[in-house]
Amino acid sequence: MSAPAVRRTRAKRGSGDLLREEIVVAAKRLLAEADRADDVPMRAVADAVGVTTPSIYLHFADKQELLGAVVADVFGELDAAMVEAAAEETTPLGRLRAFGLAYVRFALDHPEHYRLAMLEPCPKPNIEIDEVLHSSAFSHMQSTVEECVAAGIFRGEPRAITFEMWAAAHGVAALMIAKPYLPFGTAEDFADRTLCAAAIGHAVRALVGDDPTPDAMTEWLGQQRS
Amino acid sequence: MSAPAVRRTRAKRGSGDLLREEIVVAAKRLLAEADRADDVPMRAVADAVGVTTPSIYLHFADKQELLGAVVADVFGELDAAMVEAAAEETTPLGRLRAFGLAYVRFALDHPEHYRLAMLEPCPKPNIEIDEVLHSSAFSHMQSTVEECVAAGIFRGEPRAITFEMWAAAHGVAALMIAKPYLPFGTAEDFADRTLCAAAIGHAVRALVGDDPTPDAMTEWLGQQRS
DNA sequence: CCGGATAAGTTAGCGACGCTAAGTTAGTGG
DNA sequence: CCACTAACTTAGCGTCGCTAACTTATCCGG
Repeated sequence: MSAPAVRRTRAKRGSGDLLREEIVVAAKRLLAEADRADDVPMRAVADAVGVTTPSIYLHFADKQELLGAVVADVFGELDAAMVEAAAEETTPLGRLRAFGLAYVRFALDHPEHYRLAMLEPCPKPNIEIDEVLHSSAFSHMQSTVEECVAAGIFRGEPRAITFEMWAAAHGVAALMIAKPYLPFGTAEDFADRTLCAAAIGHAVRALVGDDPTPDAMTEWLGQQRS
Repeated sequence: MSAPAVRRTRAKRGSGDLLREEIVVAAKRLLAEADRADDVPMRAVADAVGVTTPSIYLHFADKQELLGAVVADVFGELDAAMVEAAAEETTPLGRLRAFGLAYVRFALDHPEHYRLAMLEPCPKPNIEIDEVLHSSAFSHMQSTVEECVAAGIFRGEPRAITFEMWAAAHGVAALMIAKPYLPFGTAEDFADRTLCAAAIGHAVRALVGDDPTPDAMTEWLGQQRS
C-alpha cells in the first residue's frame, strides 16, 4: 500500500502534456481495481505516476475533470469493442444485435469504468463526454438503426429508436452491475433476450397500430396465435 | 448553512429507537435536496435531527447502513406508487404497463433516492434492501407477469420475463437520470414506447421461433408486412 | 557560456469528511 | 436516595480534495 513510488523524471520544457496522459492512464488502471471512484484518491493517482498530488491540478481543474478524461477514453474503448464485434455481421439487424451484446459485455467486463461513464451523476454536462457519446459508440449504433429503417425493418425516427435500443442495453448492463447477486442467468442470454425483444417489439408495434393500447395488443396477439 | 439547530429533547429511557426513525427521515429529506449521497454529511443529518454526530452511530454502524435504511424506505414508497397506479387497471397487460410507467415516473420524481437504491454499488449485499426488493415492488410486478403468462400473452419463466421488463424500465429511468440533457422526449412517451416494445417483443419472440436469429426475425417481419 | 524568464514541479497545510474513544447527563428500579 | 445504565456529548484521529507559496530545471537571447 501507498508505495514510496519511483519519482518520475521531470518532463521536458515543451511537453508537460506527457504527464497528463500518464495521469489518465494511471487513474483508469486504479479505477479498474476499485469499486468506486471515491476509493481512488488523488494521492494514489499521483503516487502511481511518481509525482506529488498538486501536480495533477496543473493538468486537471479537479477530480471530476480527471474522471471526465478517463470516461472519454472509456467511450473510445467501448466504441472500438462494438465496432469489432459487428465487423463480421452482414445484415443491419445482425450488426445491431452484435452492437448491443458487445455493449453489455463491455459494461460487465469494465464495471467500474461503465459506472463512471453511465451511472454516475454528471454535474456540469461534460462537453468532452458528450462529444464522444455523440461521435462514436452512439452514432455507430444510430447509423445501424438507420440501415434498419432503410431496410424496412424499423419505422420511425432513427434517433428515438436508437434511444430505445440503448435503454434496453443499458437496462441490462446497469441492472447486472448494480445487483450482481440476482439470478439473471448469463449476461449473454439476458442481454440477447432483452435486446431481441426490444428490436422485435419496436418493429411489431407499427403493425399493431399507431397507438397500441394494452387491449389492442392483447387482441392482436390473439389473432396472431390463431 | 449549518444552522445551530434546536437541540432535541433526550429520548425516554426505553425508546432510543425514536431517534433512529428521526434520523432516517432527516437523511431521506436531505438526500432529496442533494445530487449525491456524498453531499449529505453525517454531520448535516445529525444537525437536522438536533443531535451530535456520534449519536447516529448508536443506531447505525456506518453511513452505508443509514443509507440502506433510507433505501428500504424508498422501495416501500416505490411499491406504493406502483400499486396505486395499477389499481384502476382491469387487464394484466394494462397493470403491467401502469407498473412500468409508475416505476419510471417515481424514479424521475425522486432521482437521488432512485440512484441510491438502484445505481449505487451495493458493497455488502444489503439484506434489508433485497428483502424489500423481493417482497414488494418486484414481486408485485412478477405476479402481474404471471397473470400475463396465465392469460397466454407471455410464455416462459415468469421471473425471467419480469427481469426483462424491469431492465427496460430501469434502462429508461437510469438513462434519463444520468443524461438528462439528451433529447429523449417526455419521460412518459419514452417509457411507454420502450416498455411497450419490451412487452410486445417478448410476446412475439415465441411466434418467430425458439431461437430467433436476426435473419429469422427479418424474414418473419417481411411475411407479416405482406 | 551565462543569466534571467518561466515551465514543471514540491512542501506545507486548510477545512471537511467518516468515524471512535472516553466522558457526561438523566431517567429508573431497588 | 442511590447505584446503574441508556442516551447522549466532547474532543480528536486519520484521510480526503484542493490551494498558496516556494523551488528547481530547462530554454533562449546576448
